[in-house]
Amino acid sequence: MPELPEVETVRRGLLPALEGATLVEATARAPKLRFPIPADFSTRLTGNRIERLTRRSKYILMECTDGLIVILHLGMSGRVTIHDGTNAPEVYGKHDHVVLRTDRGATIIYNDARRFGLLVFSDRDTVQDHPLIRDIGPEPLGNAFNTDVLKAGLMGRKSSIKAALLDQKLVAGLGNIYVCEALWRAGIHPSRQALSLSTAEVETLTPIIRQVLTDAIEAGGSTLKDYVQASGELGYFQHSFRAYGREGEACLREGCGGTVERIVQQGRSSFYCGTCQN
DNA sequence: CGGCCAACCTGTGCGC
DNA sequence: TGCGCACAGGTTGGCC
Repeated sequence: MPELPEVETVRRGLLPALEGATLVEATARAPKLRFPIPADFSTRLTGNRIERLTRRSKYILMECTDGLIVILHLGMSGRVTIHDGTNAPEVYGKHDHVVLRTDRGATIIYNDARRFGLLVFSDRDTVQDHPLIRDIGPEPLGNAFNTDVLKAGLMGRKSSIKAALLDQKLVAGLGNIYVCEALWRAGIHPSRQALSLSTAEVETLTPIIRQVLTDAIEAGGSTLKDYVQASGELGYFQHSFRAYGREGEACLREGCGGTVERIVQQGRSSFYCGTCQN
């Protein structure tokens, strides 16, 4: 479910509760998500202080005082809720898999019905070489992502542009929704062969990818409440998509008049306008 | 190696 | 109300 903007919104929502806080409890209520939860999960984290909360692609990294780094991924259905001392649930939900409590009185719950998410340990000296992290491409909002890099990444690719942009080695953090949205904004058909994009099209697409993600992060940020006072679910926000999920509806591009269509590529839905995306 | 699909899981919504 | 099916925003192992 969550792509880069949702993960970033979760991270920002957790910041006031977790950064600089010491964990007074860490409980794994399920033996495994996508991978087994470390056997020493509780002992390694209890009493540990979270120095920094960062993000790499769709991964949230909790960097602890002793060098431990907790790598968290939300998979398709991972959800994070944050509660203050007054409203922490008395009964856990069926899929509440991980519970953290801080010395500031906050309770953080990770819930993941499908368990495609993951929580594993790494450490500050080797996290860059961690198998989950090391092959990820440039952050789309960072300087390392630009027209030249994207152009080079698409060069020689016989797959569709849709598949190419979903490849986390090419660029980090894009998922099904934001690839559809970026291609719609750029007026590029998702079935186009990646290698067929002209330099001009790549120059159009590159800033659009950044803008689509930036807009979504902004939309997410506006939903973040003051979680010192309130509590709730982080990272899921009402966001109006221009193409995604709009099969059969009118294209929203000014003056287009086309209709949004759905096709399946590599087993995943692509939404696009048959008229203005070529 | 590139590209594609099935598999990992559970929940939800829809047609009958 | 129940049943069966399609589908869901991610990732990867295995196969051609």
